[in-house]
Amino acid sequence: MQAEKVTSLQVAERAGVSQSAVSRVFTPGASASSKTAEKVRKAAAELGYRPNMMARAMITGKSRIIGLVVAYLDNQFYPLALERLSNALQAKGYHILVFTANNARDHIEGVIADLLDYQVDGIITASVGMTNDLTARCEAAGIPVVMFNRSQDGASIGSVTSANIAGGRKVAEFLLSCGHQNIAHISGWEGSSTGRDRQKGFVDGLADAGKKPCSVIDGMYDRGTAAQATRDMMAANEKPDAIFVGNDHMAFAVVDTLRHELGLRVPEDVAVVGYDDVPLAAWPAYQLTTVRQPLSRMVDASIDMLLAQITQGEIAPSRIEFDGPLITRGTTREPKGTSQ
Amino acid sequence: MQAEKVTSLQVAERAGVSQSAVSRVFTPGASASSKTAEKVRKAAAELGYRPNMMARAMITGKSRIIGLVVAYLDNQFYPLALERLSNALQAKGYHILVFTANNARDHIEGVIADLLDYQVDGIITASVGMTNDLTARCEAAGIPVVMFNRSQDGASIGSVTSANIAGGRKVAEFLLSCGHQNIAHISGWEGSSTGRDRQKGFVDGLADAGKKPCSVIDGMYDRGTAAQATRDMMAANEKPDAIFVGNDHMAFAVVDTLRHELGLRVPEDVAVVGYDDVPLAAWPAYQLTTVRQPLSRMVDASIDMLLAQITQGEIAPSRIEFDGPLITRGTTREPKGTSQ
DNA sequence: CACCATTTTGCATACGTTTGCAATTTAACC
DNA sequence: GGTTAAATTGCAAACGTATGCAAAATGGTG
Repeated sequence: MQAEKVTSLQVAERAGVSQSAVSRVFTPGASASSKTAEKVRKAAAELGYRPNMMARAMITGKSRIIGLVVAYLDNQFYPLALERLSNALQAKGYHILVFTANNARDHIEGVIADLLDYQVDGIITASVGMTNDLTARCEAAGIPVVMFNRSQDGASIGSVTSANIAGGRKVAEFLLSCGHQNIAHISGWEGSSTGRDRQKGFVDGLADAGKKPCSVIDGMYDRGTAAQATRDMMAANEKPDAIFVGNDHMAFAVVDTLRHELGLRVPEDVAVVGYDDVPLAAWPAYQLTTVRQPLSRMVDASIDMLLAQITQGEIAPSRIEFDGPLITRGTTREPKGTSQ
Repeated sequence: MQAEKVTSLQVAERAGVSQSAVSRVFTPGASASSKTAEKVRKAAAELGYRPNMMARAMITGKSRIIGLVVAYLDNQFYPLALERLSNALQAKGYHILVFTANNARDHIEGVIADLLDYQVDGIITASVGMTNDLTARCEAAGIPVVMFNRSQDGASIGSVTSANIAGGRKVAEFLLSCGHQNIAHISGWEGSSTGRDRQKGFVDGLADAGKKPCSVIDGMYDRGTAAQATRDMMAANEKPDAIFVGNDHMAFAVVDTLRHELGLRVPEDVAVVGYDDVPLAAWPAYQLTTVRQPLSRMVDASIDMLLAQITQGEIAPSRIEFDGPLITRGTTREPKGTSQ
């Protein structure tokens, strides 16, 4: 019942060695003879000793904790990223301290303060808009930051994304190849690089064919907003026969609204394309055509980048993009030329 | 660029007071005159000082970190719980350190070791089977544990669940009232209390009406397993006309399999009931009838229980259950008597 | 055995805080 | 103003570990 703190000192005297010896046995890079190492390990096992991370963190300045700042977890993409990140980091002896930050400005301030208090070795942000001053503060504190699935224009800050511009373009080309005439876009939040880039690639892709989207509405990465956008689009004079949606999470809402509220057929009346390829997109209920974001590779790259900054010091943080394929499923029609 | 560590000592000399004074200003319960408090705050603000959590943790023995052990995040219920837990704890000055533990035994061992290393103040487990020896070790280390959405028979360990037995019974009574004759059950993992309890309540409920389930298969909380169970059931001699599934996550797979693979109508051919009421259950694509688990109340209760143990010391950990209503939606028929 | 190079070990200090204790200041009251 | 009680302050000792330095032990070689 009582918390019996067993320290390196107790282990030391039981093993008949100095406290330093115990420390060295439990420190990877240190030197200790196999004899003492064995004695120490034995004593430690008997007493149930484990080195205290807090004390270790204080002296080394490294907590082996990574702060993960995340806004919402209702989009399936992020919990899966979190799970993968945690697993991979855990394997390397790091752990994730979670900071939830609904994007309100002053709230973020408090999160940053907490982040610094905990002496995290590095920060990964996901689904959250890092403002410039915020990244500046982390930089001033010497804490490496990697933005996951988001990037930032001016700042010299690491980021890992998929090739969003190319992805948006792919969608445009595909929908054109299916023969669609009125193509609309419900974009990801335009305050996010991801949302902007996908939109840019998409609009550019249409422009290359001399066309432009019949309508563009910011869906704010929100189901309700996307559903309302769908209603508005289908109530307008020029109704779309295809909609590219900024991510899968919203795309599901769009499909739901089209099918169950407006009584339209997908893809016969309106085709829908998402972005992310979360598992739900492959479920029979949706069979959503979407651009796949290579989650595993994005996670691995994020961790590599962050850990490189942490351990190898000041490496110029880079901006990594992974190409993602378009996965065609049931919410779009066959391309015209390809129908065998 | 350089990590400028600013300590309480530096603040002290800039403010012209002792280091202890600085500490007291930043320690909630301590006494300091308003004059010095102001001087200290001013100096601290100018230097950008924030107390070092690690050092504080070492001396107080409290890290203000809660370890969250979680197995999988693909069931939407858990990410949402995580988000809620994190928000609520953050508001109280705690943070969540994530430990992912795929249920392999030796893997769990390592997780426990890590958990102790980090000096977490308390542990919340979710979606993971805590074995008895494991809880024993945490108890021996004096770390309070609360099991979220799971409980344990013998152990004196806190747990927060919904009233699973009552919930299972509700489903039985409801399906009977709809006139179903062959009712099957794809259970939650029978290694989990949650899975067992829901099954027990369900079977008991049927028994009260002199009936028994035509088939029971362990779905292991896994989509694939649940889908296969569905196929097996519908290929048997005695086919069910209603299936109670151990949680929503599997229920979606069951509905998908029935509709899109077996070409059956839900609920006309087979009715389906889930458990949890995750947001997806309410989406038009599924409209799943399910038993709601009151997430907010479960989260609040878990935190209250854990924090009570942490701050007020050794309070006998209790077992809390919240009643959850049956939410009837489109995957079940109207009850017989009630059809107006 | 003597000599040197190398490895291992212990000592002592430092990391940045909290907190008991005693000294000091402030407040309060007659 | 003097006396006493209360609040504030500084000093110094922890908390549990890592690590530079010098001493000691080890090993190899002539």
